[in-house]
Amino acid sequence: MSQFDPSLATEACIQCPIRHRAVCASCEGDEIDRLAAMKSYRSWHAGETIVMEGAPLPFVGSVVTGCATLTRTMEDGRMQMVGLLMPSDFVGRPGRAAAAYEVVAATDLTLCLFKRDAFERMLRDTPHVGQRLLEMSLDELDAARDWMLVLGRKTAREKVATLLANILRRASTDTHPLRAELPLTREAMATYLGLTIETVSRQITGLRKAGLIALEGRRGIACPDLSALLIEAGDDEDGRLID
Amino acid sequence: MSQFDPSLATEACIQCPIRHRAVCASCEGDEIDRLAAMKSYRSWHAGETIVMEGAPLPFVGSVVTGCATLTRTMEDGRMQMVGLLMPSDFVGRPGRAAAAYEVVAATDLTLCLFKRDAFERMLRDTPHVGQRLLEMSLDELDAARDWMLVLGRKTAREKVATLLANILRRASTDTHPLRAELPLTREAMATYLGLTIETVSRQITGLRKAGLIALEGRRGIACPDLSALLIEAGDDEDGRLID
DNA sequence: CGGCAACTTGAGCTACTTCAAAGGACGTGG
DNA sequence: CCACGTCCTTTGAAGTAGCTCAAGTTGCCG
Repeated sequence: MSQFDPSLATEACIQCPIRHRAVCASCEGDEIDRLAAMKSYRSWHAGETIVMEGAPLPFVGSVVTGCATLTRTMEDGRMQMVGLLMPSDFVGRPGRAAAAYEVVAATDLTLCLFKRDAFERMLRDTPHVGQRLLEMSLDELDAARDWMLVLGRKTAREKVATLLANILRRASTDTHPLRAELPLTREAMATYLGLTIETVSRQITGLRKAGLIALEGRRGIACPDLSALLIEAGDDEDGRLID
Repeated sequence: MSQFDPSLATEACIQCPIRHRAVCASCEGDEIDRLAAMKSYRSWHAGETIVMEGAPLPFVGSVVTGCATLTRTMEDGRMQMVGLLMPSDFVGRPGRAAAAYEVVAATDLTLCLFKRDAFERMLRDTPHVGQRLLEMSLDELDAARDWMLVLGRKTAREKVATLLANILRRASTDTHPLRAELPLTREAMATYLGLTIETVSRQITGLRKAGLIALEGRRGIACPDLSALLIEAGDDEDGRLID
């Protein structure tokens, strides 16, 4: 995972890799200057917990590089991942002092942080941050609902194929065959898919034996034919695009 | 289900039952007048489809009375409900011309509608509608994520208990024992819970035989002890309240 | 090269589904 | 007001996908 050098982005965020996709995307001039003045960067190593479920969260922010997971845990220890945060995704909730979910760095991770109260003031004063955040929240809501279909109705094989296809789609830059480094362990995948680790492993093996994917070391994955994998996932050929 | 008489609410929304919870909640003076001038009411009977998945949706709006469901369907017919809309909940997405989900009236239903383009102009011009919509969307996102835990990790019995407890909590006005009319058929419950209709039926029977609920006719349900039902649901005593 | 965590594989079990049929609530028309 | 038909719901019996428990195996770091 390529680490991000904060010094590159300090000058009004010019060099920032998520400048045009994150919550700051539609800010210009005064607005971006104000955000730049109040931001700070912080990094975590893979596996580190960023906040525990229910713990106070005095900041909000954006994923700059790396990947984080949101999980909820039941009293008896059963866990469900409820979100997978990739670069440009937003962390935290304005107006709420405590984290609703445990946030863990799945890979090495850098966040661009804002103090919550300062960010909330920004939301009140300027329109663009709030508008962008609304747009992003609605996208997250759609993604969460799409995932409800995966959890509620798909078979184990379809679930695993869905996840791998999503990761391949997001990670790839038009290389053939499609390749990616999985940001998740088998355990994290199981937590995301509502399965056990053994079932995830068996399904990955099954997909490999069917020639739908190839494994490269422990974390590498390649896919010779993404549309074949998507069919295995029970999706329409190439997902649906609504707008 | 008590029908709503639109004439009661036409005067600047004074009589509107969702005036202080819906997307208009934080509007006053000019803003509420402007919304009132552009609103219109429309009703559907239980079972009627409001929009099909992917169909154009030229309006957005709020549930005034009744209950609607959001569902996604796979090509082979498997369905998953992804949202249950109750009074004050918002329907539609600004900035999107097509419905991402099928919307169906679960009970007789009245919506307070705004043309999408006019509503989007309102979002741009005035801060309060957007701020309220952001707040509501974040609540919906939390609810969707909570439901992911239900779908991914709970047993059939826990799922059914969770749903019934939610309905009882929302529908009740501090009567003991707690009573409610189920707004959903067994089939709709199964679609919501990621189960089959038979499993839902068996679990309801099981809860009844355990004395956790009592059935009254086909749709009526009573609960002598909500906290016992919540324990059956695998939840903390009374759900979690974060703020 | 040794040690450890992550992953895979196997065998048996169980919760939920599937398929099938019977039982009730509710509305309609006689 | 009762008979009838329909749809929703319940119940039963058998099948199976995914879980649990228990060993192995592999990649990777020091």
